[in-house]
Amino acid sequence: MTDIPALKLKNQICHSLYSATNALIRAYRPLLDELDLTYPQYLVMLALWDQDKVIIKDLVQRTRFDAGTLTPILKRLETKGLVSTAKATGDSRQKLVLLTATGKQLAEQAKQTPDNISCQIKMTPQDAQQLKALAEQLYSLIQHNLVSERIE
Amino acid sequence: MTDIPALKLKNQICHSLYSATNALIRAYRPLLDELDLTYPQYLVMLALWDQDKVIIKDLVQRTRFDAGTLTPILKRLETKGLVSTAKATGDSRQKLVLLTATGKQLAEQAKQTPDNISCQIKMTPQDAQQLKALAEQLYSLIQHNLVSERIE
DNA sequence: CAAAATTACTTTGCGCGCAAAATAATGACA
DNA sequence: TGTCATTATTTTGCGCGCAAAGTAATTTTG
Repeated sequence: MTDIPALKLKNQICHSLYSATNALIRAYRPLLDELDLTYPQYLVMLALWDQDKVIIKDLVQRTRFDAGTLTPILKRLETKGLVSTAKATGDSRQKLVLLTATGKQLAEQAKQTPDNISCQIKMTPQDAQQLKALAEQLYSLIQHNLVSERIE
Repeated sequence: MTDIPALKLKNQICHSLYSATNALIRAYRPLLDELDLTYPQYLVMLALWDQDKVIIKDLVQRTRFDAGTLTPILKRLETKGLVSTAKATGDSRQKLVLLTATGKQLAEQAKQTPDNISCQIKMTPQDAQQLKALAEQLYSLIQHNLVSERIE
């Protein structure tokens, strides 16, 4: 129909990236089902296993999630008993997020998840690292853009 | 907290891919707002500009969207007057998706979108192509896996 | 020090993304 | 030919993703 190469779906990086990301989330699902976590919940737990007792703003930065997305995710993690919250001493607008004992224990069960995924998806470590590096580069370029636009 | 390198958020390809994809969608938003399209709607329109008068199954394959996702997207595109539908001659379970005149005209307005995006995001064409190739590879590996699992 | 601006977080609303179930038409096969 | 399985599409339900608006506490400023 349209013979404008720039508009061809097959030429769109965004479509490749979008479908690959969604496929990867689907691939994680059976593994995360065993942990009773969704994919975004898993990413938040990874951030908390790195470091907990942190304010939401910190989690927003590290997970790169929107604050409005994070609030309900944390609420669900709290309902599952993986996380608890407390008011920060000092600035009482801030809210501390803590792992419960159960939440900490879950790290043991989750330990094998990354290996299990990479066993299933037979991408070479080199390709995987390059993909990660290029995705990071894209993320940085876009973030940088947004920041510099905001300054103007 | 956890000192299992495999569980560190910074080591997760999935997190880089996930945040890069979401950032890219955000970068598209102001451009797509001018077309009154969401990002998934834009991908569907790209597929239809390639070829319309196609059954939904065909669109599912080409867009890589879930059928349950596609149905409401098509309904919204129809409400906007970009798309119409008709029963396929022969197999009357099938539904044909067609572009309206308005839908075809929108391609003209959309023509500049890919260039506008790549102007904003200053990734080299080489890096961009490599990112696309690796994302395609990842998608294929996962799809292949799912198919072979289903056969067992 | 009080008004104004900023910051941290939550809420609301809408559009996906997808598993699972429902609906309806077609094909297979005994 | 009638049952049974398969296929094409829609519906339902839940969890994001995020813009925009709301709330409450803190900081800035005149």
